[in-house]
Amino acid sequence: MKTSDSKYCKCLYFTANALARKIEKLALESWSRVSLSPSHAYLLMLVAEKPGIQPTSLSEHLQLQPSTITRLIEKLEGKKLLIRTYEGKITNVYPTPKGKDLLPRLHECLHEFYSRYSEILGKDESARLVQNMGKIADKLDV
Amino acid sequence: MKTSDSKYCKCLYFTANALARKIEKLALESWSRVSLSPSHAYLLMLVAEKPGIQPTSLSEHLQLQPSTITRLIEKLEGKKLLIRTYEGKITNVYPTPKGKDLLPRLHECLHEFYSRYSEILGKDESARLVQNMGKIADKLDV
DNA sequence: CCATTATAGTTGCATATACAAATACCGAAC
DNA sequence: GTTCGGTATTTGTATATGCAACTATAATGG
Repeated sequence: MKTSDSKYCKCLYFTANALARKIEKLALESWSRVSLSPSHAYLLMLVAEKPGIQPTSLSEHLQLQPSTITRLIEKLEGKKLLIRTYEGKITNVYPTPKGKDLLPRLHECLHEFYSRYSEILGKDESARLVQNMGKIADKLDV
Repeated sequence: MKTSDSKYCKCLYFTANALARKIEKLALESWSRVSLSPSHAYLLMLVAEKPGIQPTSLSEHLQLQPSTITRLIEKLEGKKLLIRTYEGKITNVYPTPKGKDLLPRLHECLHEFYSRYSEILGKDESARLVQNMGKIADKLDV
């Protein structure tokens, strides 16, 4: 059954979640080559780009709760892709050499993901959609 | 930080998830009065509307995996809001009297939810968004 | 009529995420 | 300088969800 055929398709909750899950699936496939979930991959890319970035900052960029960031970091630390250093109350997150080495492949995955959804949706339509959803998400901020 | 300020805000994965989480939050609040998550509430409303509906059908309407439907049903059964009957390999789901009694309040919650997001986003904009997201979700079906 | 295949549903297990509470540190005010 | 409110992070716990494997039933082809 198509999303738009559903009895409750006119409901924002329903539609937004169905869409997010489908996109998640696409993303999971794109990053499966590096054995990382999209969230982990994005976090790692952010850390590689801003070595020493703090969890709070990551939390803001990724719009995930601090506790979720901790869990993501723990897993990546377990895979030796990044490390934490602790100075007083603040924590800095750095990529390990192994993490840095993975970067090109992460960007390939990102590119593949972009390509896949652009192909399905069209470049313009997907760009519009992203922009539109971002705008809406901002409005929903309290 | 706003969703649209994020480094990866141009990424569909990221945007779709952030949006879905924010909407989820709004929905959770709207249905908190009946102590049900939005998913449970939608499932119950569907069952009340089509008594005897089968899990497979629910799975299609809600765009959730059959196993997830089983879990949702189990919980609602535990709350005595619906019951299952088994005939051979097929299962039928019916609302209990208690489940039926709850319907008006569920619809109130639904209405409240609509009102809240319409107020924030504007009636037209939210309607457009829902339609647009639904269309996109359909395209992403394999 | 049996063997195979397909369908409906459930169960076991894993994951991502959130919230609330706890911890640890910092800074400011008295 | 000590207490106290605020900030950064982690931990404990709960939830929704998915996938894969499993069971049970139905249907179909020989």
